[in-house]
Parts: sequence; structure tokens; C-alpha cells
Amino acid sequence: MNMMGKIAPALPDLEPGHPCFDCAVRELAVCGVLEAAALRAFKSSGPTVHYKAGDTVVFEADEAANVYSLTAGLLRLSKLLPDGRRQIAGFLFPGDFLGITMEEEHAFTAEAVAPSTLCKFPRSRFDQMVASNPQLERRLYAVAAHELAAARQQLVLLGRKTATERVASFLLMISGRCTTRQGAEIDLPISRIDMADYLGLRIETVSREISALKVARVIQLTGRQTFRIIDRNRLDQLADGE
Amino acid sequence: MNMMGKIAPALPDLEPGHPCFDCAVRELAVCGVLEAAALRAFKSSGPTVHYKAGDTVVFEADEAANVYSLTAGLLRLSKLLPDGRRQIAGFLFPGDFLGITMEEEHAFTAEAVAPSTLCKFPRSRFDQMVASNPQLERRLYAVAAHELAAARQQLVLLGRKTATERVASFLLMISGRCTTRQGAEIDLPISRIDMADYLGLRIETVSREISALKVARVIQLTGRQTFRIIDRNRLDQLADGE
DNA sequence: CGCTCATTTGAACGGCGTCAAGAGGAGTGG
DNA sequence: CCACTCCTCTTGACGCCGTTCAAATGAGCG
Repeated sequence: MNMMGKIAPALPDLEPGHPCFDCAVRELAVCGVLEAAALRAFKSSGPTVHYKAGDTVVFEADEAANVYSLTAGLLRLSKLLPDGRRQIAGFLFPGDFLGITMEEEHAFTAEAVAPSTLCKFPRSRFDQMVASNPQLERRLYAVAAHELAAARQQLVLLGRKTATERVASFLLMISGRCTTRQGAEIDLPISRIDMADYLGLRIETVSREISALKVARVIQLTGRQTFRIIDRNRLDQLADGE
Repeated sequence: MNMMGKIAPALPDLEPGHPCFDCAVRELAVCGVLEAAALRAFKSSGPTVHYKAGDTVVFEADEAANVYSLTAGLLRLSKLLPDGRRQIAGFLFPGDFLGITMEEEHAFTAEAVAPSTLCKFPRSRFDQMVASNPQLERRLYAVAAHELAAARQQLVLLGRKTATERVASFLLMISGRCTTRQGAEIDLPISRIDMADYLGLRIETVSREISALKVARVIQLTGRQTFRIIDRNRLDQLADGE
């Protein structure tokens, strides 16, 4: 039943002019399971759209008329309580799929954290593609199962972990997701506010915890948006509360 | 794309002797989408198993060799941190499916909260059934999407809601899930410890919040395991932090 | 009745939030 | 180059919500 990680073969028969030809995440995204012919039909059903940082892709409670595949950038999924409290349920990285729902409306708002590019498909058209491509259906299930596991892992963090453990866990997650450049320098494309709203903390607490990790020589801030892990083992320990 | 809630037709051609014939949740469960013939083949691939309250159905980190459909009882999905802290990620009610994962191991422990009955299927056999029944695949995706939405909703609760809001939300959830008997009496088959571990609180806090709701005449405890909602509107307000 | 275990209640503590001020960059204009 | 503003992030002081520790109450059951 394991299909995550099984990567579709290269598609040498896809012509260079096709928009998917040089897609950086083609094998990662849901489209990765499609044959060249199916991919052509698929892609032709929707445009590529761009959003700049801060833009809203879909509003919570909007009709779920489209689904998206993120090819570049970074999105956040969030929900706002009536009094202004906000919780971020997760981040979408390139290759991730936006629109896993059986409901008529979206349950969360999706906003661009960084300038982002997405392939946009009308839901009706997408459903047809899914119906006629069993592998796509299977891939969607795999993606949903993966997201579910991640969400449940986050439940443990929010329900039972301390501020120190949450921040340490977050930095480890980022280090696994964000391109580590030369010298293990890690990009941190997320503001303190977004970190706080993802971790169920306030920005002051996040800032204090990061400072503490810095003082303890576990990490090193190499720039406003970059850091370096000095003591990986210690960070692992802190994340697990040891 | 909406398939939740679309109930399969009755199956008059299923013989009375078949184990699924009088299954209380047949139309609710994943099996609900199967034709009588497919259902026969499906059911024959695994036995019915029983667990008493407290028993473990699958251990976290166990090999995911089987999948299950819960026909009666109540399960909890939980994870234990090394130092004993525990978080319950969700409860499974009759009709729910256990085994949504693409990994080789289970990520959470599943234990019986009440005496429970499950249909057990070897994963390999189940995958075959899924492969040859597209509707089953679609149903599984729908179930996963539904669970994902529920988990993300719980993220908001754990990350941003107060103790009062959490307990009020929980009682409302239970009132929607548990058979309300005569006089709107609601069964509460979950201990304070499980409530606390689900809500990210301590049992003393849960107890205090319930007492406060009782004193405020919002609910009424009619027994150790049953309660009644006196002021539904107020409970809704409290759950949303108004 | 007496044991055990779940739940409730009380009192004091502490981690994280709140409020407030300061530090550090990035951009703009002189 | 500095001066100024804006904004994010950091740091400090204090307060509160939920936890911790402790004990009482109550339900189930031999």
C-alpha cells in the first residue's frame, strides 16, 4: 500500500514547450503519477497562477471551486477565531497539494508566506481526471494519509509539549524541509508571528526560546532569516523533552 | 466530489447467514460502497475480533499488517511521550476505519475505551480489494479527508482555545456523536483521564470546568457516565469563546 | 462494611501570556 | 554619510490560567 516515495519515471516524451516540461516538482506533486498524455490533458485544464507574500489563495468558507498544486513558494493554512486568535494548521511546500476536502467549502484559509506559484484546476475538471486515472486517486489518498499523520503529530506537540520542545521541534522540521545551503545554513522563511501561530505560542515566547537556544550554543543565528544548527543531538533531545 | 453522506443502497441479495447481514454500520463503514458479491469476498478475507475495555488493538510502531473496521464500541488513538505524557489524537466510533497510513508502522496506539468489535483484514488482502474496487479507493480518500479536517479542527482547539472552550467543545462533539437517549440524556463513555489527554489538559482542570458548567446551569450530570445539556446556546457560545 | 479507584475540591506554584519598552535592520530622503 | 521612520524582533517585569500537590468525597463491588 506504500506509494509515497515511489517516484514516477521521467517523461522523455513530453515536449519542451509544455508548461510541465521544466516543472521543478513534477515528480513530487500529485501530477507525478500521470503519463505524458494524461499530463497534457491535465495541465490544459487550468492556468498557472502567482501570488505575492501575504496574498490569500483561498478564504476559509469560500466555495471549494478549485484545487491547486504548489510548484514554488510557501503557503500557510490558518484559521481565525472570532476574537482574533489564529492557529496555523500547517505549511505547504513546493509539490504539496491544496484542496483535500470532501466539503463544499474550504475549512482553512490558504495564504502565501513567500511569493508562490500554483497550478490551478477547476474542481469539476479535476474530479474527472481523478475518475479516469486510478493512480491519481491512489496518489491523492497517499497525500491525504501523509497530511493526516503530520496533523496528528502536531496534535501531540500542541497538546503536550512545552515551549522549548515546540520550538526545537519546529527548527528540526524546517531543517528537514528547507534547502540547506553551503555550511549547513538553513533558510527560515517564516516570521515569528507565523511560528507562534503554528506552535500555539506568543511571539515573545518564541523569541525567548530561540534566544535561549542561541545562548546554550545549540543553534546560531546567521541572519534574520537563516540559522545554523550547532548541536544537532542536543536539539533532538530538547525536541523530545529529554 | 462529495461522497461523504452518500449512502450505499440496501443489499437485499445478501443472505441472512452472512456476517455482514446484520452489521449495524454496514452503510456507514468503508464496506458500504461494496456490492453484495464484493462484500462477500471482502468479508471472507478476515475475521471479526473483540477487545475489552483497556485492550490494545495496535501498538504505536507495530508493523501495520492489518486494517480494521470498527463495528461496535469505542477506540482511542494515542501517543505516549518518553516521560509519560500522553496525547489522544482522536476517538474511533462504530463505522470508523482504522489503518489510514502509507507507512509500514502505525504511528499511534489504538486501544479500546469500551468493549469493541472490529472486522480485521490483512493489509495485503485489503490492498487487493481496494485495487479492484475503485469506489472503495474513493471512499477511503473521503474518509481520510474527513479525518484530516477533524484533526485540523482539533489543532485549533489545542493551539488556541482556553480550558473552558475545550471542555465545552468536547461536550458538544460528544452530544453529536453519542446516542442521545430519552430526554436528551447523553452518554459520556469516556473517563476524565481520556478527556484530559484528548483536550491537552489535566484531569483536575477538566473536572473543575465541568463543575463550573454544572454550577452555571449549562449542563447537568445525570449519572457518572451521562449528562444533559440544559442551555445549548450558552454551551455553543462557551465553545467559541464568546 | 471496607476496599479500591475515579472524581472532585482546595491551596500554592509556575510556565507562558500580557504589557511595555528597547534594540536592530531595511528603506527613504537629505 | 547621517537622520528619520517603520517594522520586526528582543528583552524585561508582572500577572494569570492551568498545573501540581494534597486531601476529601463518592461510586462500584467483594
